[in-house]
Formats: sequence, C-alpha cells, structure tokens
Amino acid sequence: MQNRVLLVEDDDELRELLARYLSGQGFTVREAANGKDGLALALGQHCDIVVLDIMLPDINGLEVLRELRSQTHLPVVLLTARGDETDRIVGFEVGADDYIPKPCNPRELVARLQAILRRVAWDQKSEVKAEQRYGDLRIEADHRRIYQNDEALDLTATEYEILQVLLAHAGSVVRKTDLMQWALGRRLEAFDRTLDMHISNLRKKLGSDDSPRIETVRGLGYSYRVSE
Amino acid sequence: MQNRVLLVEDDDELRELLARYLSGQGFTVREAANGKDGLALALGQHCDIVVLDIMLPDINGLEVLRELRSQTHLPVVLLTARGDETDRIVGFEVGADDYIPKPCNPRELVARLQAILRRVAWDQKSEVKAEQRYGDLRIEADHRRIYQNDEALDLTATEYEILQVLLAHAGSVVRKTDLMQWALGRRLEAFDRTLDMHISNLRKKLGSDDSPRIETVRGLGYSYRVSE
DNA sequence: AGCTCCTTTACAGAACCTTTACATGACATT
DNA sequence: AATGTCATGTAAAGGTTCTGTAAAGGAGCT
Repeated sequence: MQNRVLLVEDDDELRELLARYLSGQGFTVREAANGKDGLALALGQHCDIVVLDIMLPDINGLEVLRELRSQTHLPVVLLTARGDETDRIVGFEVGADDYIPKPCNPRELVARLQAILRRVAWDQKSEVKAEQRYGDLRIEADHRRIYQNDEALDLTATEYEILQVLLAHAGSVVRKTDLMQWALGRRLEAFDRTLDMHISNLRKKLGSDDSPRIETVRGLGYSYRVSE
Repeated sequence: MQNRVLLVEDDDELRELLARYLSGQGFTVREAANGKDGLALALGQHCDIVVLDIMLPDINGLEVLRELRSQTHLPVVLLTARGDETDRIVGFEVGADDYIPKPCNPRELVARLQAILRRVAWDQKSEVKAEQRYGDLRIEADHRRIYQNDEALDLTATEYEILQVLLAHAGSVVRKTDLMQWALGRRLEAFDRTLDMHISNLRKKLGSDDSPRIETVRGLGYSYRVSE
C-alpha cells in the first residue's frame, strides 16, 4: 500500500516538482495551495502525513498546524525558508514532527517522511474505531460523546478531549505535558493549573467510586484505571 | 518522570555541554564516549531516546545504529558534521528517526527530541505491555509500578527510578555517581546523602529478607542481589 | 445582559526530596 | 588489638514542590 502525502505549498512550481518526485517514490500525493484548503484536506483524514509550508498566502502554516493538532495527531513536516530559527522552534513546540529548510533536497524529504512513517507504522497497531468501550464507558467518536452505562456524560469540549486521551491510553500513565499537548493543543507552562481543574471537574462528573477512576501519578501525570 | 537520553559523542567538551543543557531541560542523561559503550548502554534498555554521533573513535555511528536497529526500535537521532549529505540519507535509510547537523543549537536538539518522544508516546498506547521480571519483582513500565509477588509496591517517583536502574543491572554493581545521574538526573556532590536515604527507604519497602536485596558495595555503589 | 466554558488566582494540604545529626560499621595504619 | 578515618544507615526535621478545589475573572456566543 502506498503512503498518502498531503502537500500544502503555495509556490506552484515547487509543489509540482515535489509532487512529481514523491509520486515517483511511491507516494500518493494530494495538493493544496493555501492553508484553508490544506486544513480541510488534512482533516478529511485521507492522508498519512502532511508536508506543510509555513509561508502561505492566507493562514500561516503554524496556525494551520495548531488547528490540526487540536483535532488530530496526523504527522506533520514543516517546510520553510532556511535559517528562520524562531519558526523552527515554535513549529516543534506547536507539535510538528519534523522541519525541513527550503530549498530542500527531495531525497532528504523522502527520507525524513519515511523515517516518521516508519515510526508511526511500528507503533500504531490498532486503528481508531468509531465506538470504543472501556469498562462502563463508551466513546462515540462521531458525536464526540462519552456514555457511562448508556447515559451520556455532560462533558465540555475540553473535558471530552482529555477523557478521550486518557481512555485511549487507559492503564498507562499520560504525562501532563503530553496530555496538555494532545488535549489542549498547547504546551504546559509553569504554574498553569488548567489541566488540574479539568481533571478535578472530570472526576466530579464521572461520579465517586470507592477509588478514583482517574489516578494521579505524582510528578508525572494521570492514568485512567482499568477495571478488572 | 523524566525522559532519559543516551548521549553518544566522543568530543568530551561537546558531550558535557549537551549533557548539562539536557539536564537543565528536564532530561535524565546517560553518556558514552564511544560506540561500544553506547551500544551496550542503549541495549541495556535504560533510555528513551539516543543521540548518536556518526563520527566515533571505534565503531562508526551508522554501524551502531544498524546494530541497534537489528534489535530494537529505540528512537535514534543522528549527529554529524554539517553538509555530509550521504551520511544523512544513509542514516535515515538505516533507520534513524532524525538527523541534526553539528554544530547544533541545543534548543533545536531539545525540540526535535521532544517531537519524537511525543509521537512515540502517543503511538505506544497500543504497544504490547513490556513486562520485566526479576525474581519475585515485576516491573510494569506503563504504570510505572513495581510489583512484589503481584502486590504493588508503594514507591515514590524517585524510588521507582532507582529500583528500576538497580534491577536493570541486577547482579552487577551500579556506581553511586551513575545511579545518581541515571535515577536522579544530576551529579553526585560531596556530602549529598540523598541517595543513601532513598536506598534506605527502598530497603524498608522491599521488606526484610534474611539478607538484604540491595547490597552495599563499599566505596562503589549498590547492587541488586540476583535470586537463585 | 445572560450563559457557558476556559483560565487564573489563592490557599490548604499532602507527598516528597533533601538536609542534619548522630550512630554504626568497614578498612587502614600503627 | 587499638585507633583514626571515612563511608554508610537511618531517624527526624525542614523545606520545597505538587495537587485538589473553591472562587473569581474573562472570553466568546446567543
């Protein structure tokens, strides 16, 4: 099966060039010439990895990435003018998987894409299902709802995200920095108690069992207790 | 707790510099000055990611990577002289996760390391639980818990780290300076009794057998006794 | 305005790491 | 063996950091 790349780049010439090369290397290529289209295509879920130019005519690439990260973990490689160190660091912090300076060597681009895809393929074993169960909880991803014994929990958008991440990793500890990045889409800064508050509220809504479903792992993060 | 980096770099000065910076950024740092030591440490399973210089005095870094890849999927970031494009491509093809040209900006190194670790942490949600056994002890890495005869030990974060390191080296002596660096993430200074205290507490929690499980090797360090 | 939701502030309490202090034990030298 | 020195064991105190949560603030929407 071929890997599907989404190329978001406003320079027609460069985009065509890369598209051709990637095709030749066995990728299925989709193209977008601006941020809006790119975002729409990326969210359409029909690609495996995104190559995203930072400099775009409409929305800034970093903005696109931020938006993307608030909804998915789709791998993203940033593309931008050489030497712009600030963009680079910010890009990683917003959640990019890699960064390549322009003009880039196509072979290197392919090598980097494959390095990331390889990593993803190794680790990713189970596909996301529309409906998943964790004990008495049931996620309906389409409706962004979580049911407890068939009764819908009244969660806010953020609470849903957090609980969904915790459930996806049920039984394992999710670090606060990761939880922040994955559910809130931003970096955990010092003295930011937002996450703690959401956890506190979530615990209330999940009801009080004998032992808390969301366990605190001091100094690290939280973990959803797997029921036996 | 902290992410653990293995730094394989023969230039003492650069290695020290990076080690210090990474420590400051919340990483626990392990160091190796040549390929042989690096390989041994990496295979020892006690780090989350490897920063590997290609130019090494004994084994070529690429060779180390190849060897490593034949056994694990541990994330590896290559480090080498700028502009050496062949190495770069080959590196990716052998299975590197990223590549950074020297001299590198430490901030960028950290950003890249975190980008990879983020992705790995996310994808590993479905990973098969790695369980390690040492006599009646069992480590569950996901929970960061250690069980003794199926009963979870109530360890603090630091105690977990220390015991985990000792177990990983079960049967051989771990120097106090190494234990400090690996488990506490900082250098052992004179008159610092922190480690001794943790060991003391650990021994209490491990229960009193006839002979202590954690043996003292005077003037050197500690060693977890292998059960027969 | 009113409502919802996210975030910040503030404080209390808990968990934990580190330091201090003294006791004990090991090793070397006499 | 006796002595001195240094490493180690551990109780207790100290202080720092982390966490839980109520309450207030603020942003966005209707």
